[in-house]
Amino acid sequence: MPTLRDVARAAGVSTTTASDALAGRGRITAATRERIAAAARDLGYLPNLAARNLRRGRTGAIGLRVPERTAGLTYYMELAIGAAERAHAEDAALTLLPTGSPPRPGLHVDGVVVADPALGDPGVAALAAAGLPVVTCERDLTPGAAHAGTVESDHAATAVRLLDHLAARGARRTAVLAPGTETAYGHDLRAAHERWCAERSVPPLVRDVGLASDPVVVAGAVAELLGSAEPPDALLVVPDGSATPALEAVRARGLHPPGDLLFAAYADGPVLRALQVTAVDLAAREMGRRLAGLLLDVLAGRRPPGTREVLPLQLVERASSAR
Amino acid sequence: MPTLRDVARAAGVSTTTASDALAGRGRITAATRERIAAAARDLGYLPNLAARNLRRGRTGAIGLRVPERTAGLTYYMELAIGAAERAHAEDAALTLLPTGSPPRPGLHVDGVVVADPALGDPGVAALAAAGLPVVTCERDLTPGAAHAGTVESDHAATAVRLLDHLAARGARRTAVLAPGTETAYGHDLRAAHERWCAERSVPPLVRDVGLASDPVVVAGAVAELLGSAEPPDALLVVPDGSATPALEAVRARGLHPPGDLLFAAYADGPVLRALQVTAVDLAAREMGRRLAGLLLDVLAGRRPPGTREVLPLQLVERASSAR
DNA sequence: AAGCACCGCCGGAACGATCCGGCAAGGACT
DNA sequence: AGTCCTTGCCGGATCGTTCCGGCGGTGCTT
Repeated sequence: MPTLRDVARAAGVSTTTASDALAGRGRITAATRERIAAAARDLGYLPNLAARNLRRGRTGAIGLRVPERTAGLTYYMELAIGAAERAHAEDAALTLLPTGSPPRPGLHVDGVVVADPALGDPGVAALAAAGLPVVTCERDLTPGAAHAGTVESDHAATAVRLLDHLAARGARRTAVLAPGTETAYGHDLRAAHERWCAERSVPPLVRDVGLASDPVVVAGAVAELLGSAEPPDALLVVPDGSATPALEAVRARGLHPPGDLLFAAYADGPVLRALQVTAVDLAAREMGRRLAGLLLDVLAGRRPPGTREVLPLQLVERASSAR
Repeated sequence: MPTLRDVARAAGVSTTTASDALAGRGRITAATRERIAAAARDLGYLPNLAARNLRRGRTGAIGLRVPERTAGLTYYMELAIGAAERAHAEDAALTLLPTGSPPRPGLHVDGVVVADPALGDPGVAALAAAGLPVVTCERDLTPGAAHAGTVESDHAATAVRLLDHLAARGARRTAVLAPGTETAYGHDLRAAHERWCAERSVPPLVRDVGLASDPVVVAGAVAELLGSAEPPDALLVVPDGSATPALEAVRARGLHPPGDLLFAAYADGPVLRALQVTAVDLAAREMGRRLAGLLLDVLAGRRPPGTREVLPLQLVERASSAR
């Protein structure tokens, strides 16, 4: 493995100059810079990250913390892959943090990406208290929580677009199965829905089924809604993985979307694609890329702490809400 | 942050002795060893991994490569979490490798865990050619591939148990929707199924639907099977994510498991739990833990290269095959 | 012509752990 | 008493990078 000294020797300069040239620092003539770059290329030089990190006093890794209960969701896997991609582009490693339980004190990371922080999660507070820059996927609703950055999905606008879509297809009474408000995801969705209803003077029809949806609870909520005196003519099922049990429950009553009932879900995925259910593309990979990018930028001082970013989402219209 | 020198000073020994004591090396009296351990504890000493890795000539990270097409599967996320857990226990980081495309030459990892290597995957060969120890999840079927280790799920025995289970519930003619044979997963399952059928002098009824199952293909295969002259009385749908479209297709023909047809899937998950479908617990987290453990052991010379390990699987019987 | 600023480059000391080789003290043995 | 081995510990070089502080040289000002 060639080292920086080898590159410097090959280019006829000192290690300092080679280091500066490759990093774009210092004052160096274009010619010298080019000679060094060529030497590095020829030798196949790759910086030793351990040495760099030691010198810089960094670990060279960023952590990713996903909520334990829902860790298995495809969304987080895609998010993780995106974050890893972005981190690699800057020679940083992405470390999956053992979620659950407060993180051990000597965490070897320079900063942490926290996916969907729950309201008052002590683990997140511990990370921040340890002086680690924290970037969250969706806002941290915990009072007083001020993190290094946040990337939020545009749930409010998307929820409105989805409700509009259903209304345009003839829905007069849309029921929403939503996660709780302990997470910004659920909070924003509900708020948007309530505002939408208020603007139209329609009473909001919502059922709380939790973020990590229990299929039995979902099925129960659907059955209760459809069996009520004024049953809804459209169903929006938000929590990931709850579309299947909801659809089951709908069919169990002999109803078939989209004819008998408009049906839509939220977090898109292979299952919804297969079931031909209208949903929202949450752009998980892009979210991961942006999260890692934001954290890395804050760490490098390229962006100020406290930066917020909004990720637009895309509505995917399918047969379940086509009329 | 206290360093090793601080610990040594506090214990009244040299850094060498402190290092040796904490690592369990060298010749040191129990009393001294204890004094050093106490000092480290009191100061809250944590080794600087960058320094250690630099000195040892390691990167301190192991890579995880998941198949691009199926990267989103819950199975791999759980596997990744398990591997991360295990890696962290030894102060190693788990790095998600940008999958797809041949890995770039200067990969900063000491070894790689490859999940479900496809037959003849050039990326895997490239990793091995780069001199990186490779541990695979399921065998690499590529001819001549000899890796540092393998953890394989006991698909053969589990398939037999599943077929026996269906037969015991009255199935006389079980159809299997299986992934292709480019992966050990599909290969072993099919082989076990064929052997099982041969032993009972029953013609094997198999349809290839691919590993990353296209729902349309799955639905088509089910429709074709059920519409044939001799339709099956039990259905075993193997690829992850294909149970939903298969069940759709079954219901579309007016059939309802388990009464009209026994139904079972393979890779268990929230969806199958919700649908009450019999399946197999693939123990993804444990698989991840074992993979990382094996790689770390081989790297540390605790286990010889070429070690194989078998992970037992558990059948989860549910309503879809209860009679 | 002296003074000054700036340019282009370099020396060398860190960063913190590891580990090779060595060295004194004490015991065993001839 | 001399030789030799073992035990328990330590000195200091080393890994490869970064970055602070310097240093001669050139051109501009006064």
